[in-house]
Amino acid sequence: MFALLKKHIEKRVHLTEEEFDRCTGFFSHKAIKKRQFLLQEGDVCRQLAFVNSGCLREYTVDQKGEVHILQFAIEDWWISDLTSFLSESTSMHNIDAVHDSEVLLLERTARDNLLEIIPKMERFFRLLLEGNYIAVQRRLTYSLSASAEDRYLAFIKIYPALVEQVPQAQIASYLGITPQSLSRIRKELSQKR
Amino acid sequence: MFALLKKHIEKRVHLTEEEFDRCTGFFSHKAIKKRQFLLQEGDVCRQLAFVNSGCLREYTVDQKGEVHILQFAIEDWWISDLTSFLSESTSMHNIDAVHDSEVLLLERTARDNLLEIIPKMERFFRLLLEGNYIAVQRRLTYSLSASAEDRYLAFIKIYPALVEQVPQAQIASYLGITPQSLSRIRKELSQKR
DNA sequence: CGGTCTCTTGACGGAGTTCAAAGCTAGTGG
DNA sequence: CCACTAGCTTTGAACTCCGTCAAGAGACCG
Repeated sequence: MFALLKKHIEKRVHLTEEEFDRCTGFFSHKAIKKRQFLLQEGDVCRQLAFVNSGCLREYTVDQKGEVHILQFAIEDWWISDLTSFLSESTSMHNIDAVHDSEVLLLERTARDNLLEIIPKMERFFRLLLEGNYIAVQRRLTYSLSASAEDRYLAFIKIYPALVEQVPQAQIASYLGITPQSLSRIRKELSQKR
Repeated sequence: MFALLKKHIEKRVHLTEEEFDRCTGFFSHKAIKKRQFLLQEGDVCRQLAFVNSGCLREYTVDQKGEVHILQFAIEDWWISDLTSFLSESTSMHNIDAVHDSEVLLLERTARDNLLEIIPKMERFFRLLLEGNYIAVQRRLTYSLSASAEDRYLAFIKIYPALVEQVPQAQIASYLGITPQSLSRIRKELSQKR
């Protein structure tokens, strides 16, 4: 149950066997059915979720009722509304499962205790926040400068695993275009080869 | 010289007079002429800059040679490439002055020492990072969902002070549109009222 | 003054949207 | 095992927003 998490942490900070065992005590396991929510708009995001299997997404719904996907997370990734989690403010985002999934949850208080007991993990969470920041900023740069086709090409290059698992219409939402446009872009690309 | 910084910090954490005085010792003052660089692509961003007066901007240049402005900073704001600063990686961004400006610089090592001497400032810098993260994410959401007109309206609402100080072509770059489009949008808006 | 920088305006073109309809696929129940 | 439905993708035609290219109008500065 914690094998994936262990490898994930070890890539970033080195823990002893004993430290890692104490670490796992702070996590709780949860199964999430397709379409089930982990976070709903208006609530405060109180946990970080590490994905063991399946796929989740984070999205906003705008005034026109349109969905904009901000992030996907498959196994070995984290998902949460960091803005809400860190500042304990109500979230404007939703997180739900694209497929049946299993996650390990780390509550805010559990995280605080974890950081006190194993200060090495400070580094881990700093890296996590930085990684998120970098990803959002890269996406912003892309969405300002690149065409829909280029954004799609970048997407399948960076996240090949997602292309298989996520319905096309949701990838379109992530890219900021309509499902119809993405369908046409894919047609174009397949004809070029 | 430090009056603005003092008020700025006090809004977020409470320092004694003596703590604040020790704090200021870590900053260095610098005047920056219009178009002068504070950071150039390929360098590592080694400092956080607090703007005392003037205006600076952070931007990338894409493959086509086009400029995309990521952030402006006028007095009472910070500017730096946080991605590069935090991870000590080479930056893909440039920072230069839109007008003659005065900034207070806080080097990485100075910041580390400051945090050791005055741990209260940990909170301050965490809030700074969070604020940046929130701003980038809000911008991403906007650029995915809103029209150029709506993005411009949001811009002048959030940053009225910038509209006066920054050339229109640079605001267009920030919004991800051409100067011509922004000119037309402004014309439309003035006719509506 | 003349030169440079910035903003405006017009005509045209292209990328992506919208609306509508039809195909496809997988799951469900008779 | 087939028929039916629901969800997802594809396709077409008209339209819209924004970009591109080109030219002109102000404004500022030496």
